[in-house]
Amino acid sequence: MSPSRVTIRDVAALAGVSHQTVSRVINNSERVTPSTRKRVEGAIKELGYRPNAIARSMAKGHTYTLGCISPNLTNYIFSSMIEGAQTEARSQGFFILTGSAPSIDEVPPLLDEMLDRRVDGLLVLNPRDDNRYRYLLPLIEEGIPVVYLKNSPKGELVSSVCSDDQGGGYQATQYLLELKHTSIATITGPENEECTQDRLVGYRQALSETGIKQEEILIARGDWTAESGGQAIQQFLASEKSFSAVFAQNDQMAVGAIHALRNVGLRVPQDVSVIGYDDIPLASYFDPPLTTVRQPMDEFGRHGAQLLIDAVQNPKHKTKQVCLNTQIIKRKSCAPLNA
Amino acid sequence: MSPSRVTIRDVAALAGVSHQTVSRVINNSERVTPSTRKRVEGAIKELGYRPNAIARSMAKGHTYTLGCISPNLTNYIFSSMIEGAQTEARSQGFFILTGSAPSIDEVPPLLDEMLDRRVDGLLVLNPRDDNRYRYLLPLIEEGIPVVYLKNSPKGELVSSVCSDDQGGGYQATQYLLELKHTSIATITGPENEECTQDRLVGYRQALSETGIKQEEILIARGDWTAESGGQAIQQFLASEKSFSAVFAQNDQMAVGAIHALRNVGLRVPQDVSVIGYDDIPLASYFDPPLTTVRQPMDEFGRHGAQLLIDAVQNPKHKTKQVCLNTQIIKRKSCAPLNA
DNA sequence: TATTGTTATGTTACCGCTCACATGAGCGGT
DNA sequence: ACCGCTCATGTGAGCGGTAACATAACAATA
Repeated sequence: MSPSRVTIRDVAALAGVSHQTVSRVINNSERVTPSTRKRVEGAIKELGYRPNAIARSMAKGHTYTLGCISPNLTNYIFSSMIEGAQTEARSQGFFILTGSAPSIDEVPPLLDEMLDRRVDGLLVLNPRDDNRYRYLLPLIEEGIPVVYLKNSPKGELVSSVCSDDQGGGYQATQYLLELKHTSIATITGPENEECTQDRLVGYRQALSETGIKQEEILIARGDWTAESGGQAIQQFLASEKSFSAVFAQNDQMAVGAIHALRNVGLRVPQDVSVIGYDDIPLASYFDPPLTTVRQPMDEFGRHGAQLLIDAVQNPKHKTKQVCLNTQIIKRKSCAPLNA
Repeated sequence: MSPSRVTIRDVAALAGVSHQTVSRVINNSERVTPSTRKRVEGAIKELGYRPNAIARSMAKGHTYTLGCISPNLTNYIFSSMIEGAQTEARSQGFFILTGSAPSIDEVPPLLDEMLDRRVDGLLVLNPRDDNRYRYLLPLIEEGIPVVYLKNSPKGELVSSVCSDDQGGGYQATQYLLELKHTSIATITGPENEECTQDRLVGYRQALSETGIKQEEILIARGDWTAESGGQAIQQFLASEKSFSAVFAQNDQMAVGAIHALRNVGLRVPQDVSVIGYDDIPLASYFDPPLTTVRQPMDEFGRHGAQLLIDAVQNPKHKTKQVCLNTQIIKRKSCAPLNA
């Protein structure tokens, strides 16, 4: 706490006013004469006074700090949400305390540490299942606002921002169908993630609308990594069922799938079309450039922070579920059947 | 501040002791009888008491919070440093307040906000030039510890963690030379970044040690983006000078370079070898899998946090410069000349 | 038994700010 | 000239901890 040991009272003494008047000046209260304001501002500058946010938090009872719990900080989908949230929060005078909890066991301690620090609200990225939700329930009851990012809870207890996963899954599959593919495999994320299920619903919906029989053997579960995408392909190949297109629920798995396909001599997109999900930064630099479904990650973060701040500042705020649209980005990894 | 309005004094009242005794219990002071400790702990549990870190900060004069200033949060090299720093910090009871400042003008306000919050120390990622350093100088004089990550300052005023960029540049170039390339182009980062210069020095050193004449025309400046890597290739191609290998100072530019090379019908690595830098997550999934120089990003973060915390806790701590080694990761984007 | 030391616990002030309320000056209406 | 109003400014308490010192109880020593 070295910087600026000078306090509001030092400023007051120099300006010849009470500490309260200084407080009014730094808080832009209108109840101050222009002349005294000038004087106080002069003293502030002269002493290099810097308001102490800790003391303010102490007195006001809230910290203008938001906690953000994320599985990790490095994955693009999370980091861009965090970046968006941070930007939005900061523009409104809030800061974000980030913490990563790779496994679900690490959530409670992280949560405790954040609560000890009296965060005003909590941003939870990708709540993976009801367990995570369970930890948060007591908080919600205590009245500390929580916003979910990228998944929405079953009930309406918390606000959330997510994208239309079902729509995205539908969009991807539909595109493949337009290209005349009829045998479409899909690689999902882990079972306990909501978006996995939703995208799968979209996939199924598109197939059944087109009257195509769904082959369960062409559905493989991955874990979002490129490796798991490759393994899924091997699984498909091992089954007797042939396929001409693959919808991977994220870009990493799509890339892994393409890699595995190549390894067995199949060309993408000539032999097999592959579509991903997310639109990660270098998506257009893979070979072939990846066709994918884009989610507006940073907007997730922005909206989420906004929602959370609203809730913090207005206790009787009602929870709200925001759903953002996805957009298909056509590049070169998908082609018409038998092109 | 909703969670737990119960204070140390409420606990004291219930346990029939003074608030100070409660304080002793939560701080694990040995000066407490086992029996009263039990009683106090019971009261804590019963009331659901949660220590207020804000009040503690207020009283103790430091916050156990570190500020982290980064150009952005999404780029892998930064996010992994942050993740590493966060993990290390948290294991020592510290939290990190992250802020992104894409342009240098955004540094001062961000810095101010962090100082208002009385961060105990500052982690600065990739300080880009002396301007950034200038903003920090007053703090350093005021005694608030600063650690640089990924670049080291000219003087010895602050601690820093960086990797051996000169060595990395040398390593990359040397590898290309071993493959019998003699005409090696290089794509650098922006001029005002220290690592750019250092890697270039390593490049030049390797060339001159082998007695190869350096062609200035084969040095292009990029801005770390894939696009700029592609532009650099066009620039090389436009010059009359031929080349059989390219050393790009990061993976994005390497990928962009490969893309551009392909577009003019050149094969990688058969016609041109390309080596990158960083080893980003999907490096092995590009086509061809990218040969690159790995930097241990998360260790940067870990060491940096460690260094900073040491400095915070020990004011007479001497600044230290840590330099981590790079490692060449051989994949398929480089091949012997005329292979 | 008186004296000193040790140890557990209590008391009080203070960290730097904001809040609620008190005060007093200035001014118009009667 | 008196009252009452408004508005700028001041006063004191309190947010929830910690630090420094005070105190009381008991054991050890002379």
